[in-house]
Amino acid sequence: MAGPSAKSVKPPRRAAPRASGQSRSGARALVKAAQSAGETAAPVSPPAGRRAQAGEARKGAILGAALSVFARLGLDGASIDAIARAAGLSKANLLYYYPSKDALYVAVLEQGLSRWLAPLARFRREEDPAEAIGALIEAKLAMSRDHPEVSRLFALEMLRGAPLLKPVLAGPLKAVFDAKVAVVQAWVAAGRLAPVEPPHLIFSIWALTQHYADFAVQVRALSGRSLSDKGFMEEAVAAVTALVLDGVRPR
Amino acid sequence: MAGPSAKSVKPPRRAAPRASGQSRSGARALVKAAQSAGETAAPVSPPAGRRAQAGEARKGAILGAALSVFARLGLDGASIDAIARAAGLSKANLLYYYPSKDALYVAVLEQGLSRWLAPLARFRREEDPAEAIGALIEAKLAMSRDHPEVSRLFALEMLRGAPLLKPVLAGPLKAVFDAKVAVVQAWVAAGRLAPVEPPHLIFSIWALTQHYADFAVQVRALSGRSLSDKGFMEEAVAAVTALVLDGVRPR
DNA sequence: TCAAAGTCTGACCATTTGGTCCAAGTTCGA
DNA sequence: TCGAACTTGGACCAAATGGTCAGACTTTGA
Repeated sequence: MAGPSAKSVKPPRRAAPRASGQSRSGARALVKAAQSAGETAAPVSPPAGRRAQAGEARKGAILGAALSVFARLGLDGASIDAIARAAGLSKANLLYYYPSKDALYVAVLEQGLSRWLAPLARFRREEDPAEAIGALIEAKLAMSRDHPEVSRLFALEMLRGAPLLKPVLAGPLKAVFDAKVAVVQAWVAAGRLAPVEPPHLIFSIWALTQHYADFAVQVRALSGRSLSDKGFMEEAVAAVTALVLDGVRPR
Repeated sequence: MAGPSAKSVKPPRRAAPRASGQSRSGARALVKAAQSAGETAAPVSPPAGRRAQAGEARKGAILGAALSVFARLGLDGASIDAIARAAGLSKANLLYYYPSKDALYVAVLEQGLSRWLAPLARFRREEDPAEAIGALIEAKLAMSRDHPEVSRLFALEMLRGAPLLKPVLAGPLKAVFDAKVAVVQAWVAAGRLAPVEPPHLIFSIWALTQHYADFAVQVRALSGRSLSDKGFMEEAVAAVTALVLDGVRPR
């Protein structure tokens, strides 16, 4: 870290195009993002002006670059400058859009949150358990294949002790989690599922699917393959689904 | 990063008590550590001299402090000074024992490697599959409870793309992995296990068990409990074992 | 007992880096 | 068309940090 104490909160001099994810109190913004994650996520009314549009695009590019850099180097390892270069603008210019590294980080986290939360949100009591679980596994595995950086970013944040995400975990995420626990509970009660501890089942599915993104290097080094190989993806879906549904003990 | 280009390789002026984990080419040292990981890990003949003993103790303390700091902040987030303070000595003094941050990081990784590798190494074809798997799960979960920092450090390293561990992954770890894949294969062929893709089974067990260490914050936030609660630990062992062996589909 | 070897510290240095500032464009609406 | 608002980048600043150095203090072994 460097520069004038990252803690000092000083209002920006000029009116920057403050968009969704920049509130200084990152936690609050994240909680809000998480809460609306289940919903269809209305695209925040895209402004019409040509200029505003370009600005929005620029911010998108920054966010994308930041995600990829943060996910690989972590908050500390990533430098604003590296992100700026990756996004194709100057450091000072990036700082015009996002007033600080932390703010950018929060924005990235915030953006990832909905994608990360979405699959579980689709869990419905009315569904067939096996199908619902299969769908969840496939969706999460697809996420691990298509947006591994999101998964990695969250893993990184967890490993740090989730200083920014903790309020989300304790609030909106716990709400979703509890709801889904209830769903699983109901399935078990109805005899539609073997007796399992619902929380552990959910943890297990997360662990199994995210592993392919977070430990992709290891998976690739040991098996020589990755989810981007179509065959391997199918194999993984099949293996995880079979494991969760039927286990490995022979009948 | 800072200071004179971390790349410049210059020999230390004085003879520092060079111990097991400091070779500049971290990769090589790590590979060696991994290879001897299966064995009983002979304690490298503890030197007798009172002085040498104290030195060894100091190094142990440094390694411990470094593990906990690195595991929480990552290589970039951790500062030598923070580690030194945690170990109870001055930065300059720490640098006397480990000539650079990277060297220290490698030493920590190296030390963790054997612990990380051990449980899988105990997999034997002659065992009963269910028992062997159960034992593996329990051992890994115990690791997640007793040494979560090791698991986290490795997770962090994987997320970075494993620049230092890649040779280990491709070499010694792959060797162990392949051997265990063969064991599982044999079990399946003998009908002692349902037909599974062995690599995915191993990945699954790792994922399931390490999750409780790497995502401990999340687990705690959502379930309110952690592996250090005896009851929760038992629950986790039971849940993961049941899942892997029998799945959740009702019979 | 005494010098050689080992251990430890505070001062110091150079680089990286988060962030600021200002002046020079650019775009937009009236 | 013109001024106000918005963008952009180069120079700059100060803190943090990895690492060095020379000298002081200890321990050890002959």
